[in-house]
Parts: sequence; C-alpha cells; structure tokens
Amino acid sequence: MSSDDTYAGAGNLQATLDLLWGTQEPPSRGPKPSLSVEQVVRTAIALADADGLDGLSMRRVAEELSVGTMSLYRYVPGKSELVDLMLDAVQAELPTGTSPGSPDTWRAGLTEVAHGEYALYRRHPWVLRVSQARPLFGPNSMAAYDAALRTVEGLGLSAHEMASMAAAVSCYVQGTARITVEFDTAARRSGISDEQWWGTQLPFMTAAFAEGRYPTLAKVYQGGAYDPDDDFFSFGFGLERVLDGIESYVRTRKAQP
Amino acid sequence: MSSDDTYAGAGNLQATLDLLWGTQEPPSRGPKPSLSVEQVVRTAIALADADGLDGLSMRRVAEELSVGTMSLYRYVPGKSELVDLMLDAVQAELPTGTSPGSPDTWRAGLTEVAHGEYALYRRHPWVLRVSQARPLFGPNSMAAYDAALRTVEGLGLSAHEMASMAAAVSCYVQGTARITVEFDTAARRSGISDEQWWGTQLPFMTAAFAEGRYPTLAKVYQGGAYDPDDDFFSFGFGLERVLDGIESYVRTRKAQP
DNA sequence: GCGAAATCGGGTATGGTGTACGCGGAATCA
DNA sequence: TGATTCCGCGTACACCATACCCGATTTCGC
Repeated sequence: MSSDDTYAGAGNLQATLDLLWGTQEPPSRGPKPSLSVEQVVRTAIALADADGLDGLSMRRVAEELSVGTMSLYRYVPGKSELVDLMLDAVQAELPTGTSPGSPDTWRAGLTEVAHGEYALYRRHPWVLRVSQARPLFGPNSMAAYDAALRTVEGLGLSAHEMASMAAAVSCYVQGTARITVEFDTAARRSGISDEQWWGTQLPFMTAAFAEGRYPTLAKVYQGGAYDPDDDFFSFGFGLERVLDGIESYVRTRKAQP
Repeated sequence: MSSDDTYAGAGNLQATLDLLWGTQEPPSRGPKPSLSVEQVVRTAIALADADGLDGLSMRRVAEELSVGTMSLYRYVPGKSELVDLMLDAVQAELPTGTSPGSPDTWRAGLTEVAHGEYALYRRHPWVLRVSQARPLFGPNSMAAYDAALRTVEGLGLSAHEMASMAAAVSCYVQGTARITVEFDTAARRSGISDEQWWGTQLPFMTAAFAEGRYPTLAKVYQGGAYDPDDDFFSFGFGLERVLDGIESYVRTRKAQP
C-alpha cells in the first residue's frame, strides 16, 4: 500500500488558471529563465506515466531537468498546481472533432468519446488517481467536454439531461478504467504479482465456500466469471448497457409531447 | 492539492488476510496487549471519516489511543494493511439480506444494493480514495458482493454476465459518488470555498464563451445545467439509465433460445 | 552609464510521514 | 527458575513539500 491522494483544483487557483489560459504577462526584467512551464509539465507527465503519482515528486522532476528542486517553484506555485496543469495538458489527447448529435449518430459519437476517454486512462493511468470532483477548467478540458456534449445535442434533451448523459457515460468509463487499467499496473507498482495476490487469498475464499458461505458468489466464481482471459472485464459490454439505457430514455422522451 | 494514493491489496497480504479471517492463534506467551486490532481499526476509521485519508497517519492513530506510534506495528503490519482492514470493516454496513433475483424483483434489488453502496461512500468518503483494482477479500466484502450478485440471479444470465451487471452498476455508483460526495467534502478539505473555486475560474470560461469557443458547453452552461441546487448531479436519474440498459439486455436475452 | 527594481537559481531549514532496529520489561512454558 | 516469546516504544533514518532568504542576472528609468 502506497499513499497519495490527489485533488484537482486545490492550491493557488488564480496562479494556476493564469498559467492554464496564458493570461499572465512574461516578466520584463530579471534573469532569463532556463526552463518553461511546458517543459516542467511535460517532464512531470513523463514521470507520472512511468511511475504513477507515487513516483512524482518535485525532487524527481528537478533531477530530470538537471535543476535544483526549489527552482521549480519559479515556474509552478506548487505540486498541486503542477498536477492541475498536467491534467489539462493530457486532455489535449481527447477527441474534439465530434459531429453534432442526431437520432442516428449520437450513439456512435458518444461511443467515440467514451473510447477516447478510456484510451487516455490507458496512456496516463495516474489521471485516475486525481479526484475530479472540483476540477479546474483549462482550454483542453473544456474542448473535450464541449465535444462530448455535442454528441448528445439535437435530441431534444434539456441542458441538465445532456450534462447528465455525458456524465453517466464518463462515470462508467472511469469506473471501468479503475478496474482494468489499475489492475494492469498493480503488479508492477506493488511488487506483488497477480498470481501471488490471487493465490494468497484463494485458500481463504475456498474455505469459506466449502462451509457454504456466500453461495451466489461461489456459484459465479465456479462458473468461471473471474477466469483470466483477455476480456476479463468487458468495457464494451458494459458501455453498451449504459448506452442502451440512454437510448431507451431518448426514445421514450421523444414520444412525450 | 494534497496527496495520498491508496491501493487495496498491497503490503503483507498473508498477515492481512490472517487478521481479516481470524486465522491466527492468539499468542500464548508474553505481555498482555493493551489494545486489540479492532480498536486500532475503529480508531483509524473514525480519523479517516473525520479528516480523510490525508488525515490518517500512524502517529495520529497512536495519539488517539494514547500509545506510542511504534506500538501500532504490534497489531497491524503497516499502514497499507491497516487500510485493507478498514475497508473490510466498513463494508459490514452494506446490505446483505437481498432477495434472490427474478424477472420481477431484480431491479428493486439492484437498486437497494446501489443505494447501500452510495450511502457507504457518503458515510466514509475516504473509501473512494482507495483503488479497488486488486482488493483483498474479507468476510464483509464477500458477504456484500454475494448479496449484490444474488439480485441478478435467476435471470438466465451466465456467470460472466452476472458479474458484469453487478460491476456496471458499481462502477456507476462509484463514479457518481466521486463527484457528489467528494464535491461536498472539497471545501472543507481544501480550505477553498465552492464560491471561490467557481468564481475564480468563471471569468476565464465566460471570456472563452464570448470569443465563441466551446459553443455546446456554453449553451449547456447557459441552459442552467450547473446551477447550484440540491440535485445538481442526479444519482437516481443516471442509475435508472444504467438499469434501463440492463433491463433491455435481460429482456432481449430471454427472447433468444 | 548607473542605480534601482524585478526576477532567477537554489541552499538551508523546518515540519511532516512511514517504519527498521533493538533494548528493557512482562508473561508464559517446560 | 531459567528460557522463550512477545509487548511498548525510543531512536534513527529516508523521503516528502516548501518557506525564507542571499547572491547573481537582467531590464527599466533617469
């Protein structure tokens, strides 16, 4: 067990937003900086991609950049703020060119958005470790969110309903990624192999099953639901369920005057 | 921005499982312990409930219990392992007495499970900060999971499908809780009020909208989708969508021989 | 051109975290 | 009774973020 809880939108919000939106004038006096904010952010992303948020420290970023740790505070106000910048930077990878929604195309559009989001978590698993309850909105995150909403435009949904649909899909995608992506990185991060993790606890489970405890779980387990295979947990299957639900609502709602 | 990434199922798995399942013999020699594992776990839960995982440290738990920090390591192998114990302990609060699923009752059953899970996150927001990608299964978590699976029993679903349905709902519940529960605790944790958070970034957003950027998002925002109200983000609405999708699948699947 | 002002680089220090190691004392076993 | 086991916890170490401040660099204004 390692430890680092990370929350978007903390620290010096004003300074972070100024950096995100490029609204601060460059200094007109003083020594020339040896780095740029973009360099710091890029380096931090690479470190987090490689070693997770656990592996991200100001010292390590400084080391990678061959500067003193405290120099970094010339570029970003703090570690919190650095993570906010990282979050917006990686969201540049999300789809932005979605088509406006229509009864025939919204499902494909929302599927594209969902897959794009899922792929982002695959590339940058650390993003899942940052609480997005109160995000800071930068140019990239707003563009991606605009694109997602666009897929459910033109269906006669209220603004609130549109936001809810996009959010339901995103919640599902994130929830799934937490299982699949984090499962895939767990062995490396923890130093405990999947076989060891499963093998250590299996005897406890099978002993409980043998006593007749947890009968449905026993049946599902014995039915092979958790057998290791490539589609151990099906992103596509569950996504279809969520989209089915949205489709049902869209269809039903249209039927009402 | 504060920092603590927390992963279930790390550290000394064997020792943790022995504690979870009560499979270790109490010592027959040596001084009598002044505490119990349950006391340590209970105190840690109370601290985490009050101050989040950020606020949980071995030093603080020891202080609450009026013992030296290092004494705690007599009861739990480490902080990782303590969190695993905490996770199973709070899951005792989840519903376990669900009825076996049937075409008429599965939806109500799964709704009960979803609401129970959501309520757990409300009471113990820190649980959301622990990655469950590779959990350790203790008696309470297995009982709760068994109960969830029981609601989708008897519908002719395969073991894999049953697991997928339960997981889709859980993913949705967790995703939603991350937004609503963590939003509600964000101001206190960060020291930044909701008004400050929103008010600091709103000028940047409205400036972008004024330039014609993010048109769909602008429309949704101006349509009042993010206005503060009690049902800002609707847990029930989204859950119905997910359940609708499952219902559609269950109905469709039954139609196939 | 010079002095003042602004800003960069980063050393030092502080406060916080988890936990390895090992000593003294308490309790039980043979 | 002596040997063995185990509890309590002090000490020390390694790691983390960052406040404060000094010296050096660069630009502005007179």
